[in-house]
Amino acid sequence: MQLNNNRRELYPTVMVDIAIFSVDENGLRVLLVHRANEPQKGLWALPGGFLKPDVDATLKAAARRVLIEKIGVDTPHLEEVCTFSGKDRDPRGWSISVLFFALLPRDQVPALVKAKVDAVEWVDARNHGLAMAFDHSEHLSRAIDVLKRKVARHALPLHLMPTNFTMTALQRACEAILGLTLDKSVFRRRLKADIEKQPPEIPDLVEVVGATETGHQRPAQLYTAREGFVFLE
Amino acid sequence: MQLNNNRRELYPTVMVDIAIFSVDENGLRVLLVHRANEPQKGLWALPGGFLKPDVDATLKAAARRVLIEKIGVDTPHLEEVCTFSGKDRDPRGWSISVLFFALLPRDQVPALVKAKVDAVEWVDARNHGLAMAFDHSEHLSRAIDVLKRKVARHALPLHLMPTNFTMTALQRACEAILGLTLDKSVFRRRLKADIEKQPPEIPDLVEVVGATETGHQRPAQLYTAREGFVFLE
DNA sequence: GTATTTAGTTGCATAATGCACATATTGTAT
DNA sequence: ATACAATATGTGCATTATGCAACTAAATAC
Repeated sequence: MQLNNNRRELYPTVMVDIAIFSVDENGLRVLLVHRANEPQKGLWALPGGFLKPDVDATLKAAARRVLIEKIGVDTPHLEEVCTFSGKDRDPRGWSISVLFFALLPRDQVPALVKAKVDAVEWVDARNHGLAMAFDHSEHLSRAIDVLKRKVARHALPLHLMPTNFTMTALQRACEAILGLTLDKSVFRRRLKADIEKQPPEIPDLVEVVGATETGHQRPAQLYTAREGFVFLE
Repeated sequence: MQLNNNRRELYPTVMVDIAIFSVDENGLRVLLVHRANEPQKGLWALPGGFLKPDVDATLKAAARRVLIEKIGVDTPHLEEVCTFSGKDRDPRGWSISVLFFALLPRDQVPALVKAKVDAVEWVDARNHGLAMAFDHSEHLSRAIDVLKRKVARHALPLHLMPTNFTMTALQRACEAILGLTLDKSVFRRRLKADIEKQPPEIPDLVEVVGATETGHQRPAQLYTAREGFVFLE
């Protein structure tokens, strides 16, 4: 036990936490899990788990494994936000949490919710009224910040869109992330300019045959993310 | 020994590395240390050290301690860049390195160099021809990237400036970080606009009495960073 | 048909940018 | 003293980007 204490003092526990974002008609959503066990039982937390160096190639791989194991989803995009560390942030002792954010396309959300309906919940990312465990409230703020900054820098959140989407839908997604409304014409002009300016090695968007059949108004042109695109910067 | 092996597999070593930047007449500089011991003996590395949970309050505190202990400098600004992790990046086994960058005012550089002259070296951050240890070459690139992005977003690198500096010197510092030349009038117009726009709670710059006495041409107005300013965003 | 709703484009006043040029203040050469 | 070199600092202006509003287009509802 003495050795155990030493170990605790010399090697902090290392965990990964993930803010999984999606956008729906209610705006920017994030997935929270209800903690069934101590510590912080009954509070809401970002999904997370401990690093397993024997199975994880990297911290990001650990985050991906945790998402698959605990939530049952393999997200297309996973990105590091920052770390949180110290001896008081988790009651179990000195710990490091490496925070990632993930983007989940809207059309993959419903299946996910059904799979683990009593343990996880999609909530408004900025205005859920839930009590959060550990320092996860700050985790969430920082994750939103990083996501916002990327979108503000013209990095389009294509990973949040279903395979086919309209310009308006893409604009709504950006607006949900930025927390403000954008001008229609400015949004499209900028997008057009960005596409034209980019050398061929930077993939972006491509037009699609069909038009929306939602039907109650003029149909919109559908777009799809070009194969192999990345959420730049 | 069996237990030791288990320990190694369950608890990665955690270290912090710091890219300390400064700007001089040769552009953006970074401090490298020459490794006197294995592993990677003889190669150049960013200064770094192991996390000591028993003495470090956080990872950032660990970085600050390492800087003071190994380099003998307490930098005014220290900021997390990202993590590097995996079992192959360090020959000693599964490890996590948390990278920080630090900004050191130009007028504090000479003393620092004298103090540890045979172990450390200020080199061109982008174009030193040195062989680097571990994955520190990538560390350096990522640190420069983050610094660049902040400066591009109008975050002025005041922490790199001596207490009194001219507009031209500040512009040169930004140029060195961005790796391009800026237009004189645009730089000043933007700065002026930024200062005027900012509400009083965001500190920025303030004018100073004197003018440069370097003398061989028209003297320039001196500025100084306002008390308690922060490198925003 | 008309009204309504959303898609997509165009026009224009204002603001920001990039670049050239102009003026200011020092030291130095003649 | 005068001219000149060097750097600081500011102005003018053509071009471009932005914010806002108006316009046209294509569907459904009645």
